[in-house]
Amino acid sequence: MDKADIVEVLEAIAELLELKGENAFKVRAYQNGARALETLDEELGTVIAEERLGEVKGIGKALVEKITTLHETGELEYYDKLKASVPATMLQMLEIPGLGPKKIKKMHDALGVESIDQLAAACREGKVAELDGFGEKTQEKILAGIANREAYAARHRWADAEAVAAPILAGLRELKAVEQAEAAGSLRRKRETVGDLDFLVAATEPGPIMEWFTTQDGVAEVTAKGETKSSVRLEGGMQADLRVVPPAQFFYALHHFTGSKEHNVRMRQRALERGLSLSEWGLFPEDTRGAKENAPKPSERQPEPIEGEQELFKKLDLAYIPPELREDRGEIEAAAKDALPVLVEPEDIRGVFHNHTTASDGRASLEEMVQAAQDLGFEYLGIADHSKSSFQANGLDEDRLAAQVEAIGKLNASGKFKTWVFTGSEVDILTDGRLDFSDEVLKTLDCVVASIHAGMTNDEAAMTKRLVKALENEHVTMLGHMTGRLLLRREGYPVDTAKVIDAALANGKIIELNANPWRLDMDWRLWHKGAERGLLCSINPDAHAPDQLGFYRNGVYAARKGWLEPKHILNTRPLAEVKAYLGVK
DNA sequence: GCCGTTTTCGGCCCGACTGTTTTCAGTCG
Repeated sequence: MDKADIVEVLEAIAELLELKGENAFKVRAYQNGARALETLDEELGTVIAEERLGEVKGIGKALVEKITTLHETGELEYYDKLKASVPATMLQMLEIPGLGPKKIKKMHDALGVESIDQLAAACREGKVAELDGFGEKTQEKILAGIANREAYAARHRWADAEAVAAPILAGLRELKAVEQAEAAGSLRRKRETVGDLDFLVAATEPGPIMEWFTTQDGVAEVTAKGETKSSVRLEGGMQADLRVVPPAQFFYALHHFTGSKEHNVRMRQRALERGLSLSEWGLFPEDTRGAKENAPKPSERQPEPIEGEQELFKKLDLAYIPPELREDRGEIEAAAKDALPVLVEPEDIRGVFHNHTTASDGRASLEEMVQAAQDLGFEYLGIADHSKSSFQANGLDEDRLAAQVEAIGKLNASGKFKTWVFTGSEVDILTDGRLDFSDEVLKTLDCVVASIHAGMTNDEAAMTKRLVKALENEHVTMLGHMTGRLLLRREGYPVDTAKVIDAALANGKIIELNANPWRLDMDWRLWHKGAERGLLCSINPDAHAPDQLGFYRNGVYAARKGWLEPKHILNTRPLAEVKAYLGVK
């Protein structure tokens, strides 16, 4: 069993233990173990063989044994027994807001509830309200939660969440009482999908701000309203939380509510190592926590004012960590050594590849696309319409492709646009790994993007083989959307990502970071390691219309999450260098 | 279950809100 699968098993064990009411610290030990394993840089087999797994922080004697067993046999009796002891349907109950392991266990033990359907029935019969620690409101909330499960549980693509958040943030900033306002949470960290929207405001008078937030247009339901925190469900199902803090605490709170949770845990530990206690209220000497009775409440303590998050990191002897990196994937260690990457910015992008026109399934002509690229200030634009096998997308055959190449040549020669246009194709990778055009045709193109669009149901070995074979073709420039995933709609086809990256490196090929907000593929989690090994990225909008050229920004954000610097990305290079790279005169 | 020069036991990150209580447990982030 490989590392990723073992990580999943450990996380599943943690969830099951939670439901069984096990010691919370034991649960966390499994979660920590899963994280430690996930971020392990080396080949797992090697570490096990050299008996060094126990040296990894967070992996002790018991986990070494379990991980080793899983790695060697793919099975674990402990896990199987645990799984058998908890009905799978009980795990789903965790998705209902307000329900955690304790309540679920209690309902299970007292009422025999083992599934969401049974839970709904028990609520309708009024049995849940009769339990100790439960009541009418809890019962109603559970029923409402079940009814809204789809909407509540739904996550949202980052770009969609951003579109909803932007006007709310603007509205908050317009309020007189508001001194500062920011969106925090996974939105600020630029995660590919976002659950809730988190807003943070600095103000001395929270009342009017709470009032505005809970009564603004688009609020479907107010789910909580306190002095400093409110939650609403917006039309469309998105949840939004607002927290108001005193101005002196704003940047401590901003850091706290930006997360991630894992990053915060590490930051607090680092504070403790320095005799400090970190929370959303500030950074305080730890001894104020000792004498509980006389200690002032955190909300009554005055933190040292800071001008920005930079100062908070500095107090913990860390360089400033951009929000995108705050995932506890090595950023704290790097910040301690002042070895953080200088992340790519949207302004670094000088041109974009992999764009469509009306020749295949785009909505704008070649000239319209070039005009839009010029308006964005791009030095170059790469066209890559579909190839003939993608007949559903009006893919080009050899003759139409030749005509497009000729048209692009004339357009470049005419000097009509400042933006240089590269010829190309998004050529289909066929089911046997061959490409949709012959080498004779491919060699006439400046930039060949090879992608899979059909036959996505093969197994991992077959899909990986296709991708590797395509990367071995000397005329291929880059691999398009590696897994074919559509976020929140369709899982990608199974791919051995390590093998594909190895093949790209071995053959000197680029892998695309498809910047379409539905794709963001290859995933940001794979870029850090890949780039360290020398993998070159191209941030491609896969635009099918002029305004979609702007998708490149989503790609830049994903690239930042993947620790990428301008030097790791082809299309941060000036035109002359890109021409040289592609062998274009 | 993990960890450790105040170490092999007894800690493990911190606080707000809700709904249930009448001082607090559970959940959430």
